[in-house]
Amino acid sequence: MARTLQIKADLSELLARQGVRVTRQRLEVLAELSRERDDVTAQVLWRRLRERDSQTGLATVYRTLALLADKGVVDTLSHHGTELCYRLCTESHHHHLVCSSCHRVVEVEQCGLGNWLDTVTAQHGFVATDHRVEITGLCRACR
Amino acid sequence: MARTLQIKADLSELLARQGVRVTRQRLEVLAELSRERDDVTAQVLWRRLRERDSQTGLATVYRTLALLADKGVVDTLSHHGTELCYRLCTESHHHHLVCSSCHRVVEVEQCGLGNWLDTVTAQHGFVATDHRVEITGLCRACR
DNA sequence: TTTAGTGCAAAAGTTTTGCATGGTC
DNA sequence: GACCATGCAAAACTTTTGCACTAAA
Repeated sequence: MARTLQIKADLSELLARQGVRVTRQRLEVLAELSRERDDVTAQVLWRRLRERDSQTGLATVYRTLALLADKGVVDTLSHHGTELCYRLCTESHHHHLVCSSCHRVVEVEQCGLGNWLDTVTAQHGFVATDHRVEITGLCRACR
Repeated sequence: MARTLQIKADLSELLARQGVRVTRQRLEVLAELSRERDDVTAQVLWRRLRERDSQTGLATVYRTLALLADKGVVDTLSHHGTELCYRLCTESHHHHLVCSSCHRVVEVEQCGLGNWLDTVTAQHGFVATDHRVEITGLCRACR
């Protein structure tokens, strides 16, 4: 209870920090994302909200996720085929380990690219602005 | 001319090697992919084919790309938002350097993950089956 | 009070599917 | 000849948009 209020305050602050308005709908989307262990599509997230009797519309879910992705508050992944998946992430640089069987997603804080990244981009005349590593495999439970 | 025939023979062989039937439509999709410097969506590829007066249907393009992706003959990328992009790739392990301005895609043959990959997956109890690195930046021409 | 955000329903766009027909092996 | 592949059109989905209304700052 006290904890729920605490989380809500955190999420409000998170939104405020991005310079956008704090609305019930955005808080609901964030709260739902923070409950998800793994990644979800906009459609799935919306269904979860409905199950909780939220009145938030699907269009708002799309708009909110796009906004949050733009601000860097959520990450987008797209491992399984065509639809985009969203996930609330830690703010620091990190990468993902994805289980191909259960879709469990683990964040990895370290980044092993370092020198290689510099070498390779320089070789091709690129200036890297971002990079992502997605490692697919089987988690302990699924092997 | 002789070169065109040569390419066609190569592509036929490529299909045969996958154990699937060699059809006009599949050859056209492969030929179009081999002409693309960068990546394309199913929709774009189909439009290109139409411009060449191909009769190949959109559904066939989707079915063919899915088949080729499944066989590992093409790679799928999904950098810009929602739709999947396809690209004919070299068969060896490689990664991509993508220009965020012009969408130019450069394949990088070396892979700098090596030890880090092993360490990180072991740490989390995963067995890695695959991984992809996508480096985004600006190419020489776009800076 | 001003302006950004939302809901709804419609539109746009993408991908998949069923089924009769045609082509490869 | 057997069976896989295709075309077409319909269906199923996903995502975006216009606009009147609501709520945050």
